[in-house]
Amino acid sequence: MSEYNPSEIESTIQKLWNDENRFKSTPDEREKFYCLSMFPYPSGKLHMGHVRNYTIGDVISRYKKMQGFNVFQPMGWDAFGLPAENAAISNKVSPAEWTKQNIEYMKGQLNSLGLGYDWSKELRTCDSDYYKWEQLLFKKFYDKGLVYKKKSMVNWDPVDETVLANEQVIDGKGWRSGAQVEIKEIDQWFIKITDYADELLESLDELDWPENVKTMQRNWIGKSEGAHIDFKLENSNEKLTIFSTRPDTIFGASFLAISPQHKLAIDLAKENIEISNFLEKCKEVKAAEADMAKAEKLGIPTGLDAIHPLTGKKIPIWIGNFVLLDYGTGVVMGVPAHDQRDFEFASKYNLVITQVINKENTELPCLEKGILFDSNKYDGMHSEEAITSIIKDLQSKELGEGLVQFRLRDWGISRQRYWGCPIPVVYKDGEASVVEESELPVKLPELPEGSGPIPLSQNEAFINSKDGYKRETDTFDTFMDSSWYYARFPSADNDKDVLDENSRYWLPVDLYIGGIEHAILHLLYSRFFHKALRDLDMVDGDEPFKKLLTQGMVLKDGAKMSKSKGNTVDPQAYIDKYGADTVRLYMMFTSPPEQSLEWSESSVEGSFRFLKKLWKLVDGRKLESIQEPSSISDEGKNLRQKSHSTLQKIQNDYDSRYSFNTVIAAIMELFNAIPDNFKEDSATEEEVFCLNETIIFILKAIHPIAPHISEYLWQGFAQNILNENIDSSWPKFDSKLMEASGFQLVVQINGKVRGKISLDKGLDQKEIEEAAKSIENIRNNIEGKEIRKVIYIKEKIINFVL
RNA sequence: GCCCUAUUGGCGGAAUUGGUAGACGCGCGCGAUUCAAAAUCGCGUUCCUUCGGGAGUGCCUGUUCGACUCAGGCAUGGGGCACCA
Repeated sequence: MSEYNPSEIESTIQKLWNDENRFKSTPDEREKFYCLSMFPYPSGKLHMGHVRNYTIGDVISRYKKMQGFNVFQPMGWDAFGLPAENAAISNKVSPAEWTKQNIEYMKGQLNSLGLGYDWSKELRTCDSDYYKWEQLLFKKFYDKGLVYKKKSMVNWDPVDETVLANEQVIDGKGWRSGAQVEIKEIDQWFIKITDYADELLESLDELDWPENVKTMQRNWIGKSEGAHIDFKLENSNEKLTIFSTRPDTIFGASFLAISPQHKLAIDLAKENIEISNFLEKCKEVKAAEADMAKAEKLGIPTGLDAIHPLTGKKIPIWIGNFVLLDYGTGVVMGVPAHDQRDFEFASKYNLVITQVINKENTELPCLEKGILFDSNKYDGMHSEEAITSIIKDLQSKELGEGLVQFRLRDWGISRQRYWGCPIPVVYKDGEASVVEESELPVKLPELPEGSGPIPLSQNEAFINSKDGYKRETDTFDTFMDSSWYYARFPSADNDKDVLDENSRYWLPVDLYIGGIEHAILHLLYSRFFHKALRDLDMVDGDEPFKKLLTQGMVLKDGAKMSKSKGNTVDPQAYIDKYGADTVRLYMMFTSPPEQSLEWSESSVEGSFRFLKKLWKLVDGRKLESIQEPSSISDEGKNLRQKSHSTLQKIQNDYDSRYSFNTVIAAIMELFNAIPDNFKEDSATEEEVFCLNETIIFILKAIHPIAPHISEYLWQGFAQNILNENIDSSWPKFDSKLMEASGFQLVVQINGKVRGKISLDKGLDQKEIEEAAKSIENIRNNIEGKEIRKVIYIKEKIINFVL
């Protein structure tokens, strides 16, 4: 008998796993389970969020393995990105070197947590072994028409000096730097994610994902059904096309508004100083006012009129700062009576307000859909009917068409950074072409020792390709790297093929675990990649991640742990002090995975205490036989009843609920239920049998969560008799043993608990009623009153309604 | 403004299909052990109480024999989206 010494046990067991290659996975006949946790950015060291994320993944992986699944759990590094460049500048170490050192340290940390990864499939996005395939995929997307280049207004982050995707602009500020984003025009590469907008929206329904994540994606994709409607300009052959979701309100249209960035506005500004001044003013407001929705509505008349396509009346054309160029057509029809925003604008500039829709069964105009009036032949129609009818009529006159509009824009992937994957494109005479497959990878040039990052645009040797070609100097958005790594993992050690038969075998990911902060960006891009890869016949299935688990934040003093708040807790200190098993146990015990977790030192102590108790019970004990004795005492039967029913509960909690906190609570309860005399030397043979069975269940049940101590104890306790590793199988519960001989009846009067009584099973309802009435408190309550009804739930509750 | 989500003891949380609210753990209190402390073990721990009981899951209504659980309304916290036509 010895003290529980976690660091010694954990390194012994980790060495064993390593020597045995315990977590190396290859395809076989078993049902497969691909469990993936979002790979980390190698920022330096693990934080608590990582520890929680990876422990959850490891617990599920180990449990699934014990259940007989062929489990694949890989790990890698999202290794390109800006922090490496910043570190390079401040530490005088190259981004490559900085990243490599961080990976080495963090890999050691992951191993010290006892995470069962198949390191033979490790990948790093900054390795050319990885990104050459990314460049190939870019080429395949290009050949398929999914990639294009255009000059466009971009979100420019002046601090990070790079372009940001719309998804990376939060409240008008850069998602990483927090700097006010400027609008700038640059040549950019784009991926046509919008080609898949409909499918990205539709197939959300089939996914076993948290509803809030699916809703966020739906909102982001933002599908609206409506129509394009043409308005001819007066005295001209030109026309303006508007987009509206409410063609039924068209008879209320009293003006058109165009975006300040619309071509017509820019043309007018060339000749009109007032308009020119107005456009300048709009730019200033846009840059200054982060919250666009609260910005004041500004407008200026163009002096031009449009002809209403159905009434033939003249309506004025305005420039309005609230009209977005890149949504719809950059032109809207103003219907002040039935749109809040149009109303504000019309009120301010004294524009005509015409009501054409009444709320159903009333004479009251409304913003919502209703019944049309003053709308010629459409009078009396309901909005829905009118929309269909008006679109049909416009279509036949070639004045418009019904269509679907998305909020989602194409994905701008060019970044003006050094530490990223070079975009494999070369130029000659201004003509762009994608680098041939045989020429890949286009390697990121190495930097001189101790050098900070040098942008590719300043690297002459890199720019000048052969035959007078010039290289593209932008690198990919790092979200490109992380959009397909899940598919590469199974093929990560294949340098001949990007996605081989292993990827076909393991995909899709059965369970993907990570933070909610990736609900839109990363998860949407990955879904797009998977669909595009499917259409290239490189993967099977429509979706990459079958089930998604979003783990909650780790909090300290009620706030998210973050460097800026100064409330971080270094997990390493706790691993060193208590061991990985205690940290894992604590993390899983203190909150369900999806909820936030409040870090508490004293509670960590509590988890440690339990492992010490477990150690004390099992260490030095040896299983001599698993032969079931011929007779077992009532006390023994009670323990077995508890053991077997607890095992069933645990299985259910692991399987269908990912409710690890209740798994642990149940294990502790079972542990507490062991009678003291069963543990003593004087215990009888049958008592020892029942105890041993309980120990086996406890070790097995806690193994996914605290794998080191359980495996170590297992070796000493049972391995010589049961002759298998602890994770080779999951024990079976016997439902026959789970039945108790008696039960406790709860007695209610008018639905309130008024008494309890222990009874034997098998009594009929009359006997139960009599027994219940014999309780003193019940008798007193019933006396002199009429029992109107008796409700009896078998062997649970009896309720007397008086 | 719209959408999602949460609200249960001093604290983290449990109650899985409407059927004993507070499992399990932390903390706290008392006791054992110890010269003492740490560690460990035992008992207690929702609130009120005249010790018979009574009340209680953010608030208000309702459905039901019975509501943390279902329905309608409201409040507060967290998250997402937002001149999206």
